[in-house]
Parts: sequence; C-alpha cells; structure tokens
Amino acid sequence: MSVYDSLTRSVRPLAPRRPGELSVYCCGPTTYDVAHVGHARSAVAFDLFVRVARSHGLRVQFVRNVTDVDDKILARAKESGEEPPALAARMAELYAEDMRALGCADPDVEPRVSQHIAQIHSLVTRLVASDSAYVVPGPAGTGGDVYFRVRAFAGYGKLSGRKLEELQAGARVEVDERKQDPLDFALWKGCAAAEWGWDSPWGRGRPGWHIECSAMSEAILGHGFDIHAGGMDLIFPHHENEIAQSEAAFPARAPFARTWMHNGFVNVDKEKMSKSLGNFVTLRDVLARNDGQALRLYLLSHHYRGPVSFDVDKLDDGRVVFPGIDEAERKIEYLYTTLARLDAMTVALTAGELPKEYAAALERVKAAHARALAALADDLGAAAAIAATYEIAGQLNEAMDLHQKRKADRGHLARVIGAGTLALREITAVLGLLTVPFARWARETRERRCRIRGLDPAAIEAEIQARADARAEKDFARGDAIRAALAAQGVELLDGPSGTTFRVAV
RNA sequence: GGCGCGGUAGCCAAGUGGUUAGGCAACGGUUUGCAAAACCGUCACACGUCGGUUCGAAUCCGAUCCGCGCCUCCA
Repeated sequence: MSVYDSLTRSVRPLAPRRPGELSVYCCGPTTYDVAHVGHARSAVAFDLFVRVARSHGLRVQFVRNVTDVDDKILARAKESGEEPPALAARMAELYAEDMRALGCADPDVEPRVSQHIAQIHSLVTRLVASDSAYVVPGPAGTGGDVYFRVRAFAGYGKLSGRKLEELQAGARVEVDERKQDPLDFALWKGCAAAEWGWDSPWGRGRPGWHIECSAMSEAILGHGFDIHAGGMDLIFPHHENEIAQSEAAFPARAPFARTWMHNGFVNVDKEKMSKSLGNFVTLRDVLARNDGQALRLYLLSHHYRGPVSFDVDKLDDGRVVFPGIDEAERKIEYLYTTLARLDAMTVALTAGELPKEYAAALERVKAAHARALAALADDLGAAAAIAATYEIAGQLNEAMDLHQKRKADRGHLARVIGAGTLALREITAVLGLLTVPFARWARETRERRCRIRGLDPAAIEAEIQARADARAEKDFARGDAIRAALAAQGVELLDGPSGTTFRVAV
C-alpha cells in the first residue's frame, strides 16, 4: 500500500523500518472540551489507515496521545471551579466514547502528558545542554522558561515548506521580550508555585505545547518511527517544531518520523470548522440525532486529504438536523438491510458451468471487490471503495431477488451471492463499517429514532394490531387510514410473510 | 505579501492522458390488496474560463476568474 507523505509531498509506498511492523503516532485531543466533527475526521481517517495496514498483514502499533496538560485546560477549569486534572480526565473519557461510537478502534497505547513529565524534563535538559535551547529565569517565586532556538536547527521549515525569512516577513509572530528570536518557541513555561504545574530543573512550570509529542513518541516508539499523523493545521507550527526538537536533540537518529500524514478540514459554510470561529458541531450533538456509523460513512465518502463540508439545517420548529448525515444513515440502513436479508436466507451452491448472465454478475462482484481493495491501498481511497460497496450490495440484492423468483437457478445464484457476501463483509470490515451487530444496531436505531420523534413503540404496535384486525375484516379503507396516520409520523409499516413490522424514518 | 488546496451533470462526490465511478433527488417501470423494501431504466457522451501540447485532455502545460486554508490556539 502507499500513502501521501507531507514531507516529500508525494504518494510513496509504505516502507516500514522493520518489515511486517508499523509504528504509528497520531496527535490526539487536548482535553479541555468535548470533541467536534473536526476531531472525528482525524480519528476516522487514521483509524481507516490502521485498518487498511492491518488488512495488509502489518502488525501495527497505534499510539494516540491525550494532551491533558495545557493552558486551555487550566483556563476552562478555572471557569468551572473543577480541578484541571479532573476536567482533563473527564473530557478524555468522553472523547474515547465518541470515537468508539464512530467505529474507531482504541489506540494500542494512549499516553498522557501528565505521565511523561520526567521524559519531557530529560529532553529539554538535553536541548539546553546542546545549546539548542536556552533558559530565561522567571520573576521571583515563579519558575523559569525554556525556549527552543529555532535558528540552531538547520532543517527548520522542511515539513511546512516555510523559510525563516518568510515567517518573519509575515510579521504576525507575537513579540515576546524574553525570546532571543521571535520565532523561538517554549519548551517549558514557568508558573507560580501555587499554580497547576510540576517542579523542574528550571523551577515550577508546565510543558510547552509541542514538546509532549516529541517526548512521548520517543518514549514509546523511539526515533525513526514509521508514521506521524494529525490534522493539516498541525503541520505548522506543531509538527515543524516537533521535528526541530527531536532532531536537534538526537541528530544522529534523524529522521524523527519517516512519513507524515495529514487529514483535511471539515468546513461549515465553506469555512473551517474550529473553536475560534465558533462554528463547530460537537459529536455529542451529532450522536444524539444520528448513528455514529453514519457520520463515519459520510466522512469516508470524501478523500481524507480534501475538504469535507458539514451541513447544518435549522427546521422551522427549531430542531437542528444534519442532512448529509441523515442521507448517510439511510445508506447504512441499506447495507444492514442487505446483510440481514442474506442472513435470513439459505443458499446451496451448485458446481459446474455458470450461465452467461450469472457469470457476468459474478464477474462484476469480483471486479468491484478488487477495485475497492486497490483503491484503499492507494492512499486510502475510501470513497471509491464505498462506491464499489454499493455496486456489490446492488448485485447481491438483485441476485437475492432472482433467487426468490427463479427456483431452477438457485444453485447458480448462490455462487454470486456467496462471492458478494464475502466481498461486502471484507470491505466493510476494512472500512470499519457495520461493526455493530445487526440486532443491536436495529434496536438502538429504533429507540433513537422513536425518541427523536417522540414516538412510543408500544402505541405503534397497538395501531398495527388495530390495522391487522381491520384487514382481517376486509376493511382496507380503515387499514390504509391507520397506515397513512402512522406514515405522517414517520412510521412505515412493512407487510411481510410473517406479519407486519415497522421502521421509523431518519 | 509568502506557501498551499479546490472548482466534475439538479445536489453530494471519486477518478486523473483513450474503455460504465458511486450515491441522493426527480421521473418511468417490475413487485405489492394498498404500501414499504429490493431491483431495472432515464436524467449522464459532466469536468470554472481562455489558449497550448497530443492521433486523442476532465486528466499534461500556460494564463485567467472564483472559493478556501496555513503563516496566530486549532483535528
């Protein structure tokens, strides 16, 4: 498989440092608030990457950190009166819940900054000793700061494609008297003795923003690990600074990371969804209304490096809906319905020559299967894989339709159905879709939709019984009136051979 | 100002030198007591604009118009 590398700006074959193994470090959340759709995009993109890599037989060690020490956490905790570590732990738990709801596997290792202060001290000390960083003493009673000397690292700017002169020409860098150069950035920030922090060789303080990822990735994966991943907004300055720190500290062990992967943004009204613009939608909001798998499918329907727009509609009654996610949820329902139909039927294969019509169908299924796997292997072409998935599902449903109609051809059709089932299950597994068992999905979906629409399932069942009674008396007009009344509430009645069931519309 | 990304049929969205992407909506069918689901067909010989290269360009090159991002906390 191959992936796009931000450092070389090209799609390159994956070449792990140790054959058969893949070490991945992904920048996780700063836990001062609940996650929004932008966080979901990053998590889903790299969960997909890990799934595809594993499907290629690689033993992946997936590390995603939690930044649980940060000024924003402190500020938010002060507002609410909560202790900063308690707030950070609470938000980390909510983040993990949200990501699981999106079908993301838990990371193999989830390091916390608060558990790696010693490693941070050691790295900063090393940088100071080699003159890559300098200490600025703080006021009385306050710890000192440590800054990284950007000009001491020759490769600065290689990831983001920036030159030092251009950065200065930008002239939007905050002027800080204590820095020797405006571009220097903090490795350690001093604080007052009473404030949230840790003692250090430079006095009381907290880590700077970028140092934690350098320290934790080194601690867990060592230098020269395979993949460093995160959102595109982290390229500069975060990842650029990580490279500078790590490679300045251990020049002999460069590169810090072999390949850099970055996901694109989620846009609302063509603008980036972000905290600062205030245009974000939290995952709590989305998951209250929609299936997490629907959001996952929606995100995967767009290439991970391009932009994704996230539409929000306000209905007349004030309710907020997400039309794109509703549509994706119907597609999830289609795929589940197809699988449920498969599970309910028994097929028996026949050997021998396949008639031309069925041979062609089998060929289409196999071609779509191969296309999906090839697309995923080529820089995570999930959208193309999903398109192939619909083709397979369509072929499967057609074959199942014919299986009911053409009894004599059942053995032939069983071969198409068998190949399609295998393909559908394999591709959706790699995509991380349909990971929830059908029965549980059906139950949870019905409960959620009833709750949203304010419906009582028991009352619906009573109406269904009333309609059955009417139909038994050949009073079709009354039966149809009941159907129409329920339909107006978003309840569709499904008449099947074993009675009537219902589904609630998205 | 510097660096970068994108403009594909009514809508969403892949692809990226020659052969059907896919979905949604709409419409017409098959099926159904009526429906739903499922399936078939149509919309679809689409690729911002103008030039150029080529036997052939949505795809490569140049110019240009729009939109967006990063350069400051950010996934």
